[in-house]
Amino acid sequence: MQETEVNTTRRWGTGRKKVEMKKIESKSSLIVTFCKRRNGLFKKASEFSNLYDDANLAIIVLSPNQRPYSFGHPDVNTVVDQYLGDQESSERNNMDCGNINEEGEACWWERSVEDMDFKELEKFKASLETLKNNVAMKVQEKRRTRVSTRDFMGGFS
Amino acid sequence: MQETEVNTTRRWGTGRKKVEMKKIESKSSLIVTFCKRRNGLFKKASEFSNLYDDANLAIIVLSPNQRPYSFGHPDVNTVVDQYLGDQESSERNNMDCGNINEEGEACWWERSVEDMDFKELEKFKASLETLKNNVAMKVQEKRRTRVSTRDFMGGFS
DNA sequence: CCCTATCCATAATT
DNA sequence: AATTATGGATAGGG
Repeated sequence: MQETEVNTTRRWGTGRKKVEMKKIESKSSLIVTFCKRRNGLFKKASEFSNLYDDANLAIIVLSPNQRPYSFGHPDVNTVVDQYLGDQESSERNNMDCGNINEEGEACWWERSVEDMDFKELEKFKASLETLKNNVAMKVQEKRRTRVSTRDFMGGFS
Repeated sequence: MQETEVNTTRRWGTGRKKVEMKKIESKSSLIVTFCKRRNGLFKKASEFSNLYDDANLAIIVLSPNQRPYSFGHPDVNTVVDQYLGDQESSERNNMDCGNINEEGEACWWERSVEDMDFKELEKFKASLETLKNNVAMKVQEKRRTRVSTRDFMGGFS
């Protein structure tokens, strides 16, 4: 994207001025762009959910004034519910999450993100994403096995 | 990931096709498309939340195989809780591992996922998500300041 | 099979 | 016109 907000995060001074020349500019124009981008995002989401029938998706945006805007297919609550999963009654969870700390990239935790260059950051991000998805999948699995089975193939344990 | 070698037979892509609204082409290409569009959507969302710090945002999507993917600012659970009515948010969100290399909240890295129960896994998932988003933002920062040097104005400054 | 990334070309958007 | 987002093909990892 273009830099709609050119100098938002740059600190050129020594610290005297500290910041704040950020989002103040023009409250009204900020709101306008906010609406535009929000609509753009929802539009994308709309196209996305049209990709395939089961493309459940939900977007929730809270405006700076805490006014909620949302888009969901089939609806927000359904998706949120699927995402959060059934959190009640967790009988002995002896979940085996596999090797979440796989060998390949284990040394990340000992480093500072500030010291990583672009490539490394990208890898780190990917790793985190994978990690999160692994956990998320476990949660989902757990939930699925507790609710009725939508008859997937591969009912391994 | 790089092209190992270019065979004599160059297969040129056909380029982006004309907006077809059809839903399922073939399972495999659907999956690829899903991945691409999801990245596009999340990227937009990232830019969005980058622009409006105080506009909380959450996106949840389920892949064709019901695998959950999400993006959240500051994190999904916070936004969902705000949306649903702020109920047990404090219970789910009492931990913030946002600062990757900080000492305070390193607790999770020292634990085994196998020892976590269902609720803890949920928390862990949220934390990872926050972490990932933070890193994602860093990546974007780097990306912006890295592609430079072409005579187009406005990049940063 | 499932998923991600990359190259090329082009549609879509700015 | 310039930039971005995306489709098709394809390589590679799991």
